[in-house]
Amino acid sequence: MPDVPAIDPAKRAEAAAALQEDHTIDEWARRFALLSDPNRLRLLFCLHRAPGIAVSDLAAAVGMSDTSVSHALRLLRSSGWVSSQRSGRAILYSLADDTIHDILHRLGATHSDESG
Amino acid sequence: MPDVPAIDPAKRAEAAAALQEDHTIDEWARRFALLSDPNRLRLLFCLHRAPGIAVSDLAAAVGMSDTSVSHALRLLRSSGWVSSQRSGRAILYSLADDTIHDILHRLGATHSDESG
DNA sequence: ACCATAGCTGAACAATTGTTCAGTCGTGAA
DNA sequence: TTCACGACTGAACAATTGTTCAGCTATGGT
Repeated sequence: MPDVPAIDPAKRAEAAAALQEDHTIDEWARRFALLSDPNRLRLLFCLHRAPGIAVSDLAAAVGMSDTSVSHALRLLRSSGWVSSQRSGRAILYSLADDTIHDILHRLGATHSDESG
Repeated sequence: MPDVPAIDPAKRAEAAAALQEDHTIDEWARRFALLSDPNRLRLLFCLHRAPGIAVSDLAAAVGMSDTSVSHALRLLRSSGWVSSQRSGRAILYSLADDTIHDILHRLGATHSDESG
């Protein structure tokens, strides 16, 4: 593929070198994709701050239909981001991924005052 | 909308409180959307490590067509993430957003050894 | 057994998106 | 001016995705 002469061979080499961690990049792209939907991101924030919350309470908090929340949670569950646990008729969800927990924490701290 | 009785009123309130920073959440969702495409993320990594790189070199480095790179760069430019500058017939791109610079730096450090 | 509640599921649908194709603009060299 | 090259643009297309709708499962109460 590098048949075409490079405009700046050094830059091209540097750029290529930046992609050694290719698999990691794909992994992060998948993560970002899951974070890219506003409603889903809202759900994650809720799970971050109110772990062990029921689907219907989640739906009420973010203003989504319970069906939509259910679909979103299925996605998050299949990615291992959340865990579920029955409590009577309700099913309580919590954040189960440390990386995401950390990201949400940083994001939440962005607009607040913190000295670190 | 909160006509339906909450399963756990306290949790529901906590969840709702987590969404005070609503606009910030939308903003981040938009950011994450731009980071969610593997190829675009690769491009950003290249721009991060090899600023002032030409489109064709960028395309060669990530294995994309120059057209596709052009489209991606237009998106990033319209979001203010990259800046461009002519040099002869080539157009050199660089990362122009500090937040993204920081994110890419953290991501790049994830798999490497670092003591901080 | 019966019903109401809480949540799940699959199909259908509209909307968004990344890529390719074909053509265009601008720059540099002959 | 003419040509080649690097990059941009718009339309078309396929693929993905978030939501809604209708119906289902499972639990708890009567």
